[in-house]
Amino acid sequence: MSNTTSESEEMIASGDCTNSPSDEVSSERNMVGNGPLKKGPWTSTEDAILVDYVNKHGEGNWNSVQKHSGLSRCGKSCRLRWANHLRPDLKKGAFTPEEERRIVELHAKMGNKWARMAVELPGRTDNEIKNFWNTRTKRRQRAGLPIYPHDVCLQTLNDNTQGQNMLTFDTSHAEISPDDCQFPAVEFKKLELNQEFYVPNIPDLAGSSFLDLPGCSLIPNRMGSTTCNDTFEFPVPKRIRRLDTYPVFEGDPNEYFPTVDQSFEISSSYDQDLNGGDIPSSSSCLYTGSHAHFNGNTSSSEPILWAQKLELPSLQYTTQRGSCNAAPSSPLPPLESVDTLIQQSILIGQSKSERDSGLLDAVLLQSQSLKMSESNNNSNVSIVPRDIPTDSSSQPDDWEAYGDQMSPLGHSAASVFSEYTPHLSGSSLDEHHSVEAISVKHEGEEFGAKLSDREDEKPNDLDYSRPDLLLDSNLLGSSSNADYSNKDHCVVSDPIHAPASDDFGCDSNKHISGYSPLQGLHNESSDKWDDISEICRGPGNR
DNA sequence: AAGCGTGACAACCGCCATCGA
DNA sequence: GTCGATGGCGGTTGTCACGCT
Repeated sequence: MSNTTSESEEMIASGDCTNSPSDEVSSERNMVGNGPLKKGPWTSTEDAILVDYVNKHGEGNWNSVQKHSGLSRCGKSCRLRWANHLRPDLKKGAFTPEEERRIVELHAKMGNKWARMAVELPGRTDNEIKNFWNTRTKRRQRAGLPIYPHDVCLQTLNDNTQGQNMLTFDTSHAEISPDDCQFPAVEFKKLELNQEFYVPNIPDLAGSSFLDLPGCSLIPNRMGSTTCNDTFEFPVPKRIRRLDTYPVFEGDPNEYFPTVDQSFEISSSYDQDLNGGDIPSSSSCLYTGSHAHFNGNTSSSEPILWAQKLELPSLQYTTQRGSCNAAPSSPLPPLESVDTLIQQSILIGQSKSERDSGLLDAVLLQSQSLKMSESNNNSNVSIVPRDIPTDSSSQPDDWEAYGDQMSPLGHSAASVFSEYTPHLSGSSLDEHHSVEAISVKHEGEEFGAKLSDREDEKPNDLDYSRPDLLLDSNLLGSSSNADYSNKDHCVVSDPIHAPASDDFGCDSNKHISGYSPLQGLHNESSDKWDDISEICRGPGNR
């Protein structure tokens, strides 16, 4: 669309492109000349003037266009018009399927870095790509499809294994070989969790938060028949280390955290759907004990497509103790609620740049966000993860470096979610008590005392009951200092599962089926949890 | 035919980084 | 070191066309 026009143009009174509407006057008569700067659609006359100017003077010095050509447009407007419409090397027309796929791939890697993506797509502008992506995202959201097709996730993750900021997990620690893993398997190196499964986030992470992000699973996901054997090294965003404080769980963890047995019963209909079968009944497709079960929100105003469920982390769902098997009639909150919760979780405490991240980044950032939200809900208590400096400013470079374009994952952790989620009021967490099951403000002493003892020993100890923290720090190979790579290792077999077929007709033969991640973990891989416990012990206790 | 929803696109807005005086 | 100019970038909004009810 050339979008040139000859009428109803708006002018702005000064040379600033960002004048308020009150400064604007409508006057086609001032289309060119030295009058007030014009806004609105460009006319063919203006285009001709601009093209002529650029041909004579070249690009740049856009603010001089008005002076030299008499065009009543601000420099920024001229630059934009030239870059997006008048450049001779622009490719016109709709995106080809190849281009579309490339955009998806690039977005998975870069996040909302439209300009960088445009570089990869000659003849296309960042604006085009951005519009395409936004439209596509909206469309897929409406259709309940995942943003990232399964194979794109796979490719992205595989590509990222060649990238930088990679956290390598210990490949020598191979009780579970990739071949052994019909499910993506994470080996938590040297975890020692003395309490049995006081790992409240695992259900969340495995059940939805990570698994629901196509290609993003940090948790051993042994849900059955997926045949993904791909192994990748999980990239560790340095920014993940910019963590502040975290709540201490106080009291008897049994009061808060369901055991695995309780938490992960899942019916076989789960895989039916994931393998392309019927959408399961609401009761059958839930992790028993997941927050989705516990939220007590029995109103689901919209049909929950399974694909949507897969993309919507459940970590924010309210949990109510003792209702592990409850509420088949109300499996999920309305999508809006879920979106809201997700968004808030992501946005809490995040800077703008932090809200831009890539696919995998989303996973790690989500973990961070979860902690932050917990922290917000538990302002009276805190625990500082081991090895994570309390002074976030102590590592600005690393953090910012990761946020920089050099990250293989780029930005937009939140974009993965936010693309599905409207902006929200800040009420969601409070309303839904999203992670309270984890971060309940109980006054019990026992568990907290145990942790406190350790904290006395090591002020920066991780919260051992927090696997997400572990993932953020020790588990992901961080040390107390800047080198976050190549310390500890852990094999992460392909965490990917595709919730649904994608735009490109990908074969979804890797879809999840089977049973709960933790169920499998618990029943079949208890040794892996022994490893987890070792991580929990922390460096000083190994 | 009117109203509405949606997609596609263009343009604007605000923020930020860079550069030179 | 400060400040203004400039340009880049990402998010958002506005507009139009089209299809459906």
